[in-house]
Amino acid sequence: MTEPRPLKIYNTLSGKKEEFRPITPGHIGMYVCGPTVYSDVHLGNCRTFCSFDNIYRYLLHIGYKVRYVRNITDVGHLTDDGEDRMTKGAKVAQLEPMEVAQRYTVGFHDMMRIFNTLPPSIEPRATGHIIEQIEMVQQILDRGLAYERNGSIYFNVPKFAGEYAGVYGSVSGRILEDLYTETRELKSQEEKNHPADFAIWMKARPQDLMIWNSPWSVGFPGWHLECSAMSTKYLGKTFDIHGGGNDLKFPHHENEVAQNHGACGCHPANYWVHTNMLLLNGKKMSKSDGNTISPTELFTGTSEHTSKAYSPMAVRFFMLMAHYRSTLDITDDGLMAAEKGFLKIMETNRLLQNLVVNARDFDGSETPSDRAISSLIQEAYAGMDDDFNTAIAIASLNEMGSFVHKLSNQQLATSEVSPWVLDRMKVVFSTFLFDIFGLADESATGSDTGTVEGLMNLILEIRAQARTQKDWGTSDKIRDTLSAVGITVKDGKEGVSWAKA
RNA sequence: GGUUUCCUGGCCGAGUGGUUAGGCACAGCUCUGCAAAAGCUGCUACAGCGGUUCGAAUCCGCUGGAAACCUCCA
Repeated sequence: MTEPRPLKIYNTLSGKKEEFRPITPGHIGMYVCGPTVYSDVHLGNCRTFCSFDNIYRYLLHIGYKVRYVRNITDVGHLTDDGEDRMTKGAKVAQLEPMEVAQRYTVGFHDMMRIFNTLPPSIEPRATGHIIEQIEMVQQILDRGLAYERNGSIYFNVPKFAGEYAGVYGSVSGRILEDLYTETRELKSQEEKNHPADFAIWMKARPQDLMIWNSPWSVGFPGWHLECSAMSTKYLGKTFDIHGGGNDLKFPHHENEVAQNHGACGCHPANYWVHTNMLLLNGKKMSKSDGNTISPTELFTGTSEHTSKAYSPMAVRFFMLMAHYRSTLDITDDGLMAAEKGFLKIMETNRLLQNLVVNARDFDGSETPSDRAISSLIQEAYAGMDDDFNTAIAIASLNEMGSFVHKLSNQQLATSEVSPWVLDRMKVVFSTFLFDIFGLADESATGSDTGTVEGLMNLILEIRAQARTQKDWGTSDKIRDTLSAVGITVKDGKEGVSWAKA
């Protein structure tokens, strides 16, 4: 990388888009809050991780060396009733908590692979970093920002807010004074001095299964602490980007910032990036109230919310059509439109990669089409540079697609596009589709591709013969039968091609 | 109750002061044996009311509607 690209990122801390400046030129440290592995990963998680996958891929593409850390939460994340999620899952399935963690970690990885996301550079587990968490609790205690109550350690939020003016609330916009009146129905919070205080170490209760020794009690770390400890361990006290879902802003991220400050006196991340929620029926997807659809249901078409099955890449394309900071409502119509758009843009890419122009046709001057295509390429990059706007980039590719089809149909003379512009467009198109958007050509998957290819060639050859003999009955029967099994026959000037519908 | 966000054409969804986003659907045309595919053309909207401005979907205010967070959730 020679020149750093002018990249703008929306920073939750400032509430606006900022010019991105890495701490170390050419390098980026990025931490994203991963899943709690107590049940099957849900679609909302998938959107968040697909969004950060696109951010990760784009940063890599423009030349950064990125260390991408995404944790696995396997302890300390309590339910409403104060029960550890892992323990609860273990009781339900009659398993060891770590069996539960393993089962759903594997499931999560499988799903991430299905969505074609790149694995993070490091994927630390909370249970693998108990020592680091205990050390951080000690650091916070040493700085006088936490207190012990019956073997549990609580972070002293009012004291912290007093010592570091303007820090508490910088992520969520929450005002400490309001938390007195806002917090309703305190549950087992009688040990706390202030309702905003939170546990960084919890003494085990008889029902707790995942417990460790510590200087204060046998217990387990507070949920927020793992991210503070692990981000510090792998990315340093202050790193570039911290991400997660919108709903983690408060209390999780707010408390994370407080803990890091409490431990080291510095801010953990320069840029906080939050993705927005996936909606179903206009409301946030939520397992607890049944307003949800699982990735698997989406892929198999077994949900009452959709009329048919949608492929993983069609779903990913659907997500790409919206900006990561906007809510995205899952609807059957929206998915259908995305699926068609996805199939079309993949087909456009196939046509583009096969286009050939003869260099001898050119005198080296720039044609109007050259200029238009070059400016569309610029727009695609400008979109990504402006807070990773994939919707803008897709719009630009679609407009390039119009040139591709015209060239392919010979509705635009090949002499109208210079070879070097065509080559550039080929590279840009496939780079965006595969390297940046993380899409994959699903029609090309499968080990029987060669067989299908051979069969199709035979069938279409027979049809071509029938057509030259004006045997429309045979010709149409082939076309209609193929159509019935989901294969579209495309008659073009150059010959016949086909695609799975 | 507190805090915050959003309301864009038939549908999805970009866009934050002046220029056609894009996709899907639909209509017409071209191509075709007929279709499909593809191309071209058309459909040009910004919840309502008021204000600021030469000019607002974009800024401000009010009204209406929806959602999120405050409590586990990406």
